[in-house]
Amino acid sequence: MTGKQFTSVWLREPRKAASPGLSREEIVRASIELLDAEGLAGLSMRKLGAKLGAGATSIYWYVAHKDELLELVYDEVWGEMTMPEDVGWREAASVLAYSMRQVMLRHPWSADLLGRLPALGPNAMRVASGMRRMFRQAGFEGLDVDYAGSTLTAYVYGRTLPEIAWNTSMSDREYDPDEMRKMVLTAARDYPDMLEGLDFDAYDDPSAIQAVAFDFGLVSVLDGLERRLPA
Amino acid sequence: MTGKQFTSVWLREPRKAASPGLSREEIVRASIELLDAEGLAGLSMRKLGAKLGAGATSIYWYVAHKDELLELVYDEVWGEMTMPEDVGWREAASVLAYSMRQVMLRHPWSADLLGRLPALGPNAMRVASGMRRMFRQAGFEGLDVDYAGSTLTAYVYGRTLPEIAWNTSMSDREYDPDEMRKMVLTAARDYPDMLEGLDFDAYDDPSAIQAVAFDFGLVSVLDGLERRLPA
DNA sequence: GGCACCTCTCGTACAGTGTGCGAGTGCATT
DNA sequence: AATGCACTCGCACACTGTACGAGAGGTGCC
Repeated sequence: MTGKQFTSVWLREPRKAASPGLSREEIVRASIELLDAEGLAGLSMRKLGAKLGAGATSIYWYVAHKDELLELVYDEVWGEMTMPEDVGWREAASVLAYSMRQVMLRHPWSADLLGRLPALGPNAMRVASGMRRMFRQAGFEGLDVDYAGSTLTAYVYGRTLPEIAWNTSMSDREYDPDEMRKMVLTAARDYPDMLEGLDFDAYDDPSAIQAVAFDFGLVSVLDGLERRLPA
Repeated sequence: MTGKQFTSVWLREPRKAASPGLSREEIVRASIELLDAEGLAGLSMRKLGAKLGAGATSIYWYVAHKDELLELVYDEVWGEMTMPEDVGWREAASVLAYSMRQVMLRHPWSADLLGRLPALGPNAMRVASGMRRMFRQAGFEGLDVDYAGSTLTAYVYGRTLPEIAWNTSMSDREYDPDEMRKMVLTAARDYPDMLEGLDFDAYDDPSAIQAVAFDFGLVSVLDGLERRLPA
């Protein structure tokens, strides 16, 4: 996971291809199934090999190390994102942001990859490239095109990541709003500012609140970007 | 790392205290030294024990598992952040955002913790509480106070996290702007939109560009939040 | 003094991890 | 028939977090 030096699967030629047994596609597909079912910690080379009816180390013929495999599945995640064309930039940016969030929530393990691995795969490039086109069409110029793009994705990462962490930490225990309220009160007991104006009803439907919070921030970010447009 | 059920060091009473040998403080201090020197992957209970002149498993008297230890060091990170008082909210928010970024860059391993672990420690509470006060003083009301806060931190996380990932992946090889330009050209060869208006000089001083990008987004986010204020 | 108890340390062991190495298999080409 | 390539995989290594239980040292009570 922690990179030793800068390389990427996407910067070197893949194996010759035309193999009878395993294949990258098959390996990636099985990995994603395992990841969706058991999370990032549940993906081990041995388990993956077993799922494929192969030895663990056979995978290393197709992939240099686990990190490369993760880069491959990572790009599949990008492949699920919607980058709309032929609509106004605000609309396009909104749709993209919502779709990023949906994809991340659908594949919680992707939160551990997003922003950590180099995003140089074809799907990531498609999205990044569409986003650049979108912001250029909006009127941004020069480096601002990239600044705007990274501002948008930064917000979506940063907002969705804790949401996912929270979901996963909750998923194995049934959620009890009352217990939660009690917990918050305990944690905040010495911090009056944390309680002032706190809406306790919010804990009844946390995912609804999360959605509203996401939208609030997204609108703010888009408004802020709009102000940066050259007159 | 992946939580089984929702608990936190901060929600249970610590050990009685008054111990002759080790102590939580000492353990946390040594952990941070190890983390700063070798990163998250470099922190193992055995290494930590060795550094403390103790057995690896002795640590488990003070801490239930490694995750609890991480929660403790995590809160120390929050302790390094500056939450200014008695200044206008925009100024306060800027200072806080910059200080979050600085702290993260100073402790790159914190990027793997931020947003993943529950932030219920005293230092995290101090910052969160100050931030709520700040946004309430700015004029936000009700849930908007929290929405504004999480928008700001989301941006800072999301922006700084990839920056850190990039730094760490670069740190072990000397950075060569020319090689980098070549790499980008290779990765983007089939995506004309990625090259259009690309500023190749940017690769000469990447950290300067990162700082400018951070500021661009921060100003945008603050502008956007300002527009959400009730008239 | 003797005994019980509590606090704290730590060696050992277990079940797992990623992956380097080298032997082995089967097919295609010469 | 022989050579070589594409591919598989068992084994081994060094490492991880941590459960368990034995033991050490101190304190308080009878």
